[in-house]
Amino acid sequence: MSHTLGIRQAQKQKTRQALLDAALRLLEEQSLSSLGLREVTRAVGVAPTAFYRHFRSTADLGVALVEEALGSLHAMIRTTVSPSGDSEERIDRAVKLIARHVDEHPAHVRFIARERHGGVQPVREAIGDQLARFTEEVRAELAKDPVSAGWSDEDLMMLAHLYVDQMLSTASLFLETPAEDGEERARVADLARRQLRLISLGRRHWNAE
Amino acid sequence: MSHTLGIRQAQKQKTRQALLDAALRLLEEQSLSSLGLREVTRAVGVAPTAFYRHFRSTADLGVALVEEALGSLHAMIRTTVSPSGDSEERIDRAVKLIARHVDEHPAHVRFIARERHGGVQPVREAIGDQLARFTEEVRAELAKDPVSAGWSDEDLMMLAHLYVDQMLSTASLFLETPAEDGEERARVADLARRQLRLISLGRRHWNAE
DNA sequence: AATTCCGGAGAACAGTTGTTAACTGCATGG
DNA sequence: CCATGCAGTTAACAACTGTTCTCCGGAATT
Repeated sequence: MSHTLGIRQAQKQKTRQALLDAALRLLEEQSLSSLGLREVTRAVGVAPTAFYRHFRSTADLGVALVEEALGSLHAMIRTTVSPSGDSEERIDRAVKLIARHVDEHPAHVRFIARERHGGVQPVREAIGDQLARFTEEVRAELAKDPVSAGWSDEDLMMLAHLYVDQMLSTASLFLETPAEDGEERARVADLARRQLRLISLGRRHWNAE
Repeated sequence: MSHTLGIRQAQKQKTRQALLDAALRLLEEQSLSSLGLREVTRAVGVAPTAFYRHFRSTADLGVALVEEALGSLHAMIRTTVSPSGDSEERIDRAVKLIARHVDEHPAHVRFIARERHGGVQPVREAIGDQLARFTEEVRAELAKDPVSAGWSDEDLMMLAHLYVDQMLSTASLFLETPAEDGEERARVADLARRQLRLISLGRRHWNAE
């Protein structure tokens, strides 16, 4: 069904992507609420008015960036939490996956961390929606896991929330640690593993007393 | 030693505080990196140039706001984590304390959550420093607690980090929930208590196997 | 081949920004 | 009581902002 879209729409999507890329780049050293439309178009090398052909405002562009940054992450999340293998190696796999993702998409991760509580309401809401979807997906995976089988929905959501928070916190820590400083990175990974281990421990004893 | 400071310095501190208050107010609907100096002085009713008598830039003002928002919080943190009373009532006390603090200083909490990963480096660093101090203080308290007595320093820091993250996450959730919606607030409090309970459970079994 | 559509350019708008300089009036210290 | 210090003012600057309207050229449609 992918009808090789005409050279017209192709060009449009190309400049649209250029705008998104330039914005993401500029957002590494400022927040969305201070990002100017002219600033973005200037970086792309296009007239200011061209911006309006793609986005109503910078807030609108921000929402599009949320999709780009989080939209494709669902599959990865699910495979991370899915119960396969020993607990210890699952933890190790999860931490490595987070580190890899941060290294491959640092600007995206920074954008989400920054705008999650940022000054632009529609963007905050878009991020909140996506994170809620993540949490729900983690909850669904946890329900399958024998360790947390038969838990109440409140308990499952509590645990899912804890895992998502942990993931974001760890990603943010990796982001703040330059990739060259292998020693510090190792310390962050170690911290994350210990925390996941403690949560996993609390999980196993949750209904045992 | 508090030599009732002259009517001159008193006036200065008064407008300085007015600038801080106005800025905090404006920052409820935007982030620091988009806060203009003229915007602040206009809100106070003072000439733009007067700003320079107090701060070098808005980033400088932001750092001052960090002190105001977090500087006085250390004592509270310590008493919250300190081991006194049953585990369950300690958890309840901590959650109530967070809720109360958010209700009394919502703008401060919002500011910290927003600028922790915000676009202004000096402010990010100031917040990071304060949070590191908090984490260290929590670690020191945990070392006294019989439940985590004899733990390694890495383990203690791991747990302290977990508690501080938890505290911030809960505060942010309270902030997003309007104070009138008692039902939703109760759900947030319930979630926070369950999470603390699970962490506490993992804590008790940490070195038991 | 003729016509419509539309992404982008260009120019102009009123309003905003940070920063500079030189000033005024009043509390302060000698 | 007089001279100094200094918080705050006024005026002006070049640079920047979002938004509107008009136009152009080439792809898409008929």
